[in-house]
Amino acid sequence: MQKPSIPKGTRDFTPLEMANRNYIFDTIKEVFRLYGFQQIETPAMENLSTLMGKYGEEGDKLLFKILNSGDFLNQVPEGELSTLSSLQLTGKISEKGLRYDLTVPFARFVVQNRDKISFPFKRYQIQPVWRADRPQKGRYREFYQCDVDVVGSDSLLNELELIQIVDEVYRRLNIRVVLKLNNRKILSGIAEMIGEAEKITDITVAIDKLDKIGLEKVNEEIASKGISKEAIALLQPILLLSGTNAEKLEQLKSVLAGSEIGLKGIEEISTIIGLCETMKIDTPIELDLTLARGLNYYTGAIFEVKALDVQIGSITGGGRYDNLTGVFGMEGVSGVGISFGADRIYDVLNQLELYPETSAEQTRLLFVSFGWKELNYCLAWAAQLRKLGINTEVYPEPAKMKKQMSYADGKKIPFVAIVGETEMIAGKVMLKDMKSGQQQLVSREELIATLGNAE
RNA sequence: GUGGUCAUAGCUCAGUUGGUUAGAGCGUCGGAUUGUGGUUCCGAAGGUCGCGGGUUCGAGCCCCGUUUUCCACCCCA
Repeated sequence: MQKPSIPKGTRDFTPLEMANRNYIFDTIKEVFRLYGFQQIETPAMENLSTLMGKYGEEGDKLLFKILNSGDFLNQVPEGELSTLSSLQLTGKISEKGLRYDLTVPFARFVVQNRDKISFPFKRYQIQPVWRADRPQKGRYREFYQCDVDVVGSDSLLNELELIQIVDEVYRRLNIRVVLKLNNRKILSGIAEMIGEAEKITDITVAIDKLDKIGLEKVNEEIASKGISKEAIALLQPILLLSGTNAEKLEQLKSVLAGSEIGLKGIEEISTIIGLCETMKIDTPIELDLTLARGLNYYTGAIFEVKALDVQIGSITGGGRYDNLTGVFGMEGVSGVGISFGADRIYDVLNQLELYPETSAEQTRLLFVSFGWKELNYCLAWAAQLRKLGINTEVYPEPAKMKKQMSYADGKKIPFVAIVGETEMIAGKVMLKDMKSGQQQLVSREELIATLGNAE
């Protein structure tokens, strides 16, 4: 006999865990719909040509690739099996991969279905994604993302709407969060100002580490990328920005005075923060220049949400991408979106023990009986209760009472209807309240009334 | 990809300097109680000690390899 196991970084979910997870999904969905977003789904697997090159070199490595079916070696030229590099070989034996996120498949979806879509297109999508990462705290190889995106509108009101959604979702889930905000254009402006426009990626990656490794190490890292002393000196006031959002923006404005794109970024972020103030968003919003976000397709606003009371990576992130559909041949469509990490939210809720009593999915009544005749009698009663929307179970065999009662107890079923010959003759059932232990002989109407009232 | 760490019953874990037959709690099943659960009492089932090799008279324990767990880095939800 083999020991059962599941691949690393994946998980099973028990009924209790599913009830808790559904609470998250339902909350998020409800809020999405409140803003007029509509659900779509895309396949678990995409063609590798759709996925490759969209997430940078690292991302390509983290893609799960699917081996071609059939004789997958027949595309490999004779005798080249040992001479090809792994990368060249995967190109020959695999043409599909599991999706890495929901944004790129969505971009593909938009381009492919543009005839059925009217813009601006607001969609949400809740599906698992897969990454061949090393699993660790808050990191899985299979996890759910809950994406909301708007494409076909470059209005900053879309950014506002996403922030409102973040605000509402975390209010409902009772999680205290901070929303960090940045703008890729500001980062570009900074790179431009110090004359290192091409090194923007290196600079943002280094800046991102500021609170982890400190100013000195960040400067070292930037220097190691071949950036001049003068440029690093120019960077310092930016790394040392402080004060309120408004103060930071003022300081930035003078530093970036010479950069058109930088000023544009500042203007955008000011507008967004202004809108949030008007709409009285509760969630604290913090301008954070160290927020770079690895994905290279962002072009404008960048968001990230962190839980205040739990040490875990970001639980929501996103931003604006101006031309994601461009690679699929549809130019000039700007989009902005965010992604809620359901699994991390689940971990946060678990750690804070914030789950509400989830009774909606529970069985309310179990029929316990002594023989097949009684079981038949119960079936009719159960059918009627279910018609009335009462979650009802019939224990499927006339097992010992103790066994049937333990089943009800283990499943925390609040009411049990016991049926023996006496009850059948009387046309009633013995209804037992499992909490109080009290029981009485009741008619069908009385049973329905009791279960109805206890809702 | 790099570094560390863990692995013993279904679950959580004990297991002495390497020494006879590897233990406990919980859970499961049976009984006390043949029409009553959650409490109590009694009993039973359940183990290739992750896997492979090595050292030894002898390995759950020591060594090597491998896989897995968890964690950190990279990166990210």
